Amino acid sequence: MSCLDLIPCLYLFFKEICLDKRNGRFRVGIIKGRKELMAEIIRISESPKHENQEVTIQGWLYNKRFSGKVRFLLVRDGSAIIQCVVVKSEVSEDTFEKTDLLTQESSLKVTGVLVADKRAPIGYELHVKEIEIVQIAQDYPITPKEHGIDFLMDHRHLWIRSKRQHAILNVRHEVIRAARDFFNDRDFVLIDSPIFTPNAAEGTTTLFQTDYFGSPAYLTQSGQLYAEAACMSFGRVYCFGPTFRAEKSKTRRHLTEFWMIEPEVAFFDLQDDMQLAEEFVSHIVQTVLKKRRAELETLERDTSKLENVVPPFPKIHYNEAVEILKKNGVDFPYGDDFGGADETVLSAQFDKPVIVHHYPAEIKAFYMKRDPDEPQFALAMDMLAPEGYGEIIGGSQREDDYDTLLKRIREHNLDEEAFRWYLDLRRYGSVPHSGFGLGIERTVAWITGTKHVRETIPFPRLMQRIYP
RNA sequence: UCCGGCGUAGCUCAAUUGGCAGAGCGGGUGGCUGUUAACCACUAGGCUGUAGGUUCGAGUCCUACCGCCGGAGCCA
Repeated sequence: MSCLDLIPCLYLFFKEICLDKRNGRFRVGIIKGRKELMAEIIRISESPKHENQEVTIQGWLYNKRFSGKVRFLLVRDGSAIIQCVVVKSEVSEDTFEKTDLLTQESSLKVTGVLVADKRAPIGYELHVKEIEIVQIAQDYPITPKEHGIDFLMDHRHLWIRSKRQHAILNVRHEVIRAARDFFNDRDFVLIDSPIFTPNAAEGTTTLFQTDYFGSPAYLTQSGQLYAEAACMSFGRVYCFGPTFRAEKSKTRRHLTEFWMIEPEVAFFDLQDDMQLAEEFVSHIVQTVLKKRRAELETLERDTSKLENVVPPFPKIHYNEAVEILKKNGVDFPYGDDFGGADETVLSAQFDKPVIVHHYPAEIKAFYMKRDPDEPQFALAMDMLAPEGYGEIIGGSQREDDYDTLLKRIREHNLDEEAFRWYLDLRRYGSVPHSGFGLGIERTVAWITGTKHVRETIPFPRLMQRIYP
């Protein structure tokens, strides 16, 4: 505990609330003044450390319930929600009347004594002595009742205050922190790739075009090619940033703007790449299980399905995957890529994420190296999350031979000149190297058990939505 | 882009065969000393997405358009 925490007196502005009888609305005015607050300001999550102490919490009214002369204020401060009990006989008339004025999401400061109580969800209640109203919220739109998805998305800026959304975004934060820690602890260097790119990298997906001082530029669809360049400088690198796809996809697995973390490692082959991927995903899941139990409970996630996400993951050849589909009665044309329904059938066979490798080279990107022993297959791998959450990782060993890569670029009718720098990487000390990209939103959707990825990013960008 | 579904109060939804447009929540007023989406009583609140059409009469049937939702393709 720092000395600053112990400074007992704080100067604060306080505000006076007046009821305007003519229009029935509350008027909030600031009165210049000082108020001595004897209690220490704490976060609600720190309650156990302050049992039976007088403290002040600062936050917003989540909900309130009345029972005559006893009133219950549910106050949230971002760290947790605590029930504040206001008993008429124990507070001033002024303080008790303030509970009448408080509406949902009004901002306030509450001072009282923290008392352990078995009935309380977090184990503690605040027995109120004093209330300071910061601002009265008028007609908060998201009421404690059901709402439709369109209404909630229109109010996404407020919806993120709700319990479930709050829990999902906390898990997202933990996923990102665990992902960064994983690479940082393994001596990877963070080298971010540019957002503006001069050309369509893979030539397959539809990109967002912008005007870059009179020339066309595109928002990146992947940081991988630049990560490959950085990899030849640092040995092991990762990039982490937003990526953009202009495809008119309308499914629960797609956003137009999403976040991807992409490691790239020199002297790694496909086997090394798959091993890194399974250790990486396992680390993320186990970290969330350890640090975000409360959130997973709020989300009613069946954590038993996450507990066994530890290496090794099942790894199957494309041919084996096709066999599994056939065995399950799926009429699958050999040589195609798997659709959403196919992925669900495949992942249902295993209780962990499954890695499918050696996809037909024709359906994969130009930069993927082909297996020398069976050249019809690319040294590619995808990781499919369990429970039908789809592909969370796509990766491969990269083509490291100059002539072969040039040939592929020409086969795919890509702009040779635009890839001059990329080809340079194969002219000056080319080495085998591999990497992959993990989609943050799909990973969070899987771990939290959220059906649609739009709830796993703070402000989703979808084909039909760019507000708020 | 294609296939399917839905647009009714601030929100979530009802409305029988085409026959007076309703409820819960939220808002307002009052009551209640342990509430857990509190409860009880009263109260205000409507261009039924838009434009046409059929009909004595349309929230309901028909046509077009707009918006949204779900799925497909593409992908992480």
